Amino acid sequence: MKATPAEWEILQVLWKRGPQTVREVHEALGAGGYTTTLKLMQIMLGKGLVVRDDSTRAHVFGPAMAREQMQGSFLEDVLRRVFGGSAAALLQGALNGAKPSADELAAMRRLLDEYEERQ
Amino acid sequence: MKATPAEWEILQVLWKRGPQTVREVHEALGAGGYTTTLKLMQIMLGKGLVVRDDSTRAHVFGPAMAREQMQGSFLEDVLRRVFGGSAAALLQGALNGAKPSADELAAMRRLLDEYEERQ
DNA sequence: TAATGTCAACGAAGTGTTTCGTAGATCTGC
DNA sequence: GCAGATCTACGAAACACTTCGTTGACATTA
Repeated sequence: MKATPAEWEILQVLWKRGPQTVREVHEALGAGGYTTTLKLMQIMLGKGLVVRDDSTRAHVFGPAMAREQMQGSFLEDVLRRVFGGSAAALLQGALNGAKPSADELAAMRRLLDEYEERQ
Repeated sequence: MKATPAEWEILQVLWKRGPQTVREVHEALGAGGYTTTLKLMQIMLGKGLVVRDDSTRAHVFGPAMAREQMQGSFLEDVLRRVFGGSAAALLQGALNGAKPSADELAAMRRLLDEYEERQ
């Protein structure tokens, strides 16, 4: 299932901080009204993007899928649609858009090394 | 200005093949009706995503911005929303999603080198 | 000139996304 | 128990996106 932009921001919070109530997520986002966040999370529950524990009054929501899995299928779409399938073009864009630090750059080189070994 | 998914596919065609008529773009896409493509391109003209030469009967459309520039600002959004600002997480997803060849991998290393030099 | 084909323009319908107001249930402190 | 606070649920409104039917202008050909 595909997440919308606002839904991605909620998933960010859940991945980073673990299962949360609507209020906690809402405060982490720091924007919009409470019921807006609630409505989004209800829709996400219907889509299967999150799971819910409703055994307490304040229901607790958690991500339904692993971060890597969702980001991976998101990038499949983006690669084709926006970058014509070129991972190099995407990397170029990421460098322009993210301006990574030297540390991050080193981590990225390591990823390339690891990927090469796996081939 | 931000492009929608269908608009990105049109921009792909224009970047790859240069300025085109609506019919040429429509046939390159190979999907949907002609008027759908036309309408999209009219909207894109309004948004400033494409430029138009209407001196001939079949108007000729070209991209308004460089590919790198548009993809870069797209990734600014995606990095924050979907990847929490981590370019390394994005690269990891891209490697999994695109499975680049050895040649592409070498090109990606070159991009990292060039970026580092510019810093 | 008349028939046929191609084109841009426009509007509208259908769907998806985001936001928020309101209602009703449940809890807490007095 | 009652008042106030907090919660879920629901529906509606506003906007964006995609698709396509129709119209009128223009060109081609017979």
